[in-house]
Amino acid sequence: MRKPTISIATVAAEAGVGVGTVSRVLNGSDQVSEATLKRVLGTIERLDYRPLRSASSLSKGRTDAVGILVSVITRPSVMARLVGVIDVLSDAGLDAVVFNVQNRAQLDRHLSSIIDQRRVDGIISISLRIPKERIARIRKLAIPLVLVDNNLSNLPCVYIDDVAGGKLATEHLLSLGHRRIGFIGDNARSDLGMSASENRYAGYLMALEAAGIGLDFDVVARGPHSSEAAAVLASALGKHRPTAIFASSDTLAVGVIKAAQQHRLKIPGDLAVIGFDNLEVSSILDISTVNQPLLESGTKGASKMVSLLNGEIAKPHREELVLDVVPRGSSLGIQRNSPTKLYGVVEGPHGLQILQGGEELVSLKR
Amino acid sequence: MRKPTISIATVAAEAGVGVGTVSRVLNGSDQVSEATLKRVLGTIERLDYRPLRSASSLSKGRTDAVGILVSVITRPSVMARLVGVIDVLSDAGLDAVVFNVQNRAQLDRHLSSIIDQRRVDGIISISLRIPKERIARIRKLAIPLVLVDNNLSNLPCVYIDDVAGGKLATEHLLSLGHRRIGFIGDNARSDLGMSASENRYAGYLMALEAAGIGLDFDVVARGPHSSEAAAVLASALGKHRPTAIFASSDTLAVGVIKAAQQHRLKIPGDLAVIGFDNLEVSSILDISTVNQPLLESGTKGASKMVSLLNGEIAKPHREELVLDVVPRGSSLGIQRNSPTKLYGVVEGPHGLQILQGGEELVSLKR
DNA sequence: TCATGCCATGGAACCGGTTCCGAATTGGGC
DNA sequence: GCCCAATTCGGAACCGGTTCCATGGCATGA
Repeated sequence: MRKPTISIATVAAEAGVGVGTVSRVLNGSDQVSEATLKRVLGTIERLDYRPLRSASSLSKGRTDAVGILVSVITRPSVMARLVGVIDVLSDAGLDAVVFNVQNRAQLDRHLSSIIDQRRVDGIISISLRIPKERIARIRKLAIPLVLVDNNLSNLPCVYIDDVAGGKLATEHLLSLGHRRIGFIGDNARSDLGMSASENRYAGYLMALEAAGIGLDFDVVARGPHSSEAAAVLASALGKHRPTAIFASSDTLAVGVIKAAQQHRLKIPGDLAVIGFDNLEVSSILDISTVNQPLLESGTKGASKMVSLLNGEIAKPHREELVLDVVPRGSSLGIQRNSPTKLYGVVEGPHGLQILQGGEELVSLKR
Repeated sequence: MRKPTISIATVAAEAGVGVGTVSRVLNGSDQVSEATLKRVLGTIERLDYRPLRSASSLSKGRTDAVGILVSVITRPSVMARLVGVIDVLSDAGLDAVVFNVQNRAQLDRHLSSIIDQRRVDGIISISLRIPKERIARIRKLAIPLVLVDNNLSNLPCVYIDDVAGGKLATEHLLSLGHRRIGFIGDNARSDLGMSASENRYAGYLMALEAAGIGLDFDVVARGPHSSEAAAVLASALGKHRPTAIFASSDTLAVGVIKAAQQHRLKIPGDLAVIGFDNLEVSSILDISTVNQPLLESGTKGASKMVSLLNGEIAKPHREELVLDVVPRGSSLGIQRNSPTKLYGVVEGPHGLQILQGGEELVSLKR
């Protein structure tokens, strides 16, 4: 056994009340008279007593914690969703227990430990496909499960239509007159079920077909999810050079542009590029992209979880977020959103001042 | 009270043994005979019994979870450290409970809830300064605390010497013959104690002084931690243009380069740039930088925590990680590390194949 | 005056593992 | 055959909140 701490019994004895009364005070029950409330609170304060989480968990049968399954956290898109999830959970007083999943075996291990030991009250999966048999077990145990950036019938989820997104991106290039459009995406083989890139590819194919353009495998390439790999792939396309490329993620688009610059190609004159996700980097490098609400997918997913845990039924169990094309210099060639436009520069009393939305952003002394 | 589940008592009764024996089996005690071991394991299997985490926590007095305090997770540098921490904890069978801190009040709230309710066995703080009075309380309660990217005497921590780093970066520019060197960094006011940028500035000053160059406030500017803000700051430096700029983070360096391009300045001919952190983006954009082991700071910090929780004393309680300059095109002007150099391109039987370290990376069908 | 009902309260039982003490069994040495 | 030590095992007590039932006090209404 372990060393006892100051417990609710200590407080009860000290305050001359029963343990039930102390518990009621702690849980804000209105079944306590003003006088005893004051007395108990005083004693709690004096003894510097705090209820122990694990004891409460045991008797209440819940942990007030939510497990978050996530893979390759380092991807900016995944990151943004994760931040959204954590912030909402935190506001709801729930602990965010993060599990970083790198492969299928790890996913299984984490899932079984989470589920069986009831470490958490609910599970949020970000961009990961949960194996069917696991879902069955989770359902049997009545553990709430919410999918973010994934779409499975019968489960609450927040997702986008990647196929439609791929179509949007390709149509944008088509509308600019391009006929020979390349595609660069992620390797298809992923045992974690991250299928966004392949779905966007499907949309690309649909858009081409709708425009009456035959598929040319020479301008299609897949590789690891990194700018470097994308640069190599783009360079390899050189011989059969397309006039435009749709990269299934902004990260890949960056590589494509880098490769184009090395080959002294003008963008978008010689090669137009559009990415996907609207990451910060695409705004910095002025890359056209398809915007998807990343942070929002996290916050909405976590909100659903909170509703489920509170016993309220999250009304729209399944929610599709909207996509829209963000045309920028890499396809249009016009410099829009020049950073300086967002700011005002003022000659102030103490030196140069830079304002953003009326608020002083920076002041250059002297 | 809540609905009972299959408990250790159920298993004991079913297997015809005492609860103590079942507990011993679960915890791998060697005080159990082969025969009973088999029988109990069989019963556990048959009943599909799993021990409940919260019950175990209560009686053992530990949670097997570690709290991670982190701010502005979205910064790539913070992210990398976080991933390192999570992975090591996960391997050690510890839950990673992440708290995203956005301001001082939130830090206090999280700290008091974590500490007082004993939700976790230990606390890892990433790049955050923990208020003195909190540290005192944490110490009194004997809760292990490890600092990552922070340096406080008497506490286990993993850190770098930001002052030395700032000096390194500045000396690199000096060694290339630059005499008028600008600095662009983060706003000083941060109630969360993130002081890396200011320390790097101190190193910058020291290097200049050592080179006998007087300080010129006209080439020093601070702003929010974003590329956009850095671009504005760099543009504002136009009138008194330096020949080189040290940006206290690669994120800011990106903005500086962006601004230089808009002003039609050649890099590094008209303006040399060096950043800090060696983020992925700096490699992509060929930006010189100061490398610091980000992921490693997380893994080392988490390892210290694991040692502390296991009762082993983490030998080097305090560990300084090494920094080194990574010279790239933005200061040298030579294209090094061209992405294609990392790969080999081969005409294979099924089409073009791209190799990395002998392993097939990509294959272009047809 | 007495029955009725409401409210505040005390505290036993309980949630499900862990630990430790004592008992039972085994085995070896003489 | 007997004694002592080692091994294995059962189960009570315990960790610290929560919950529910029983109780006592007080006010209200007949």
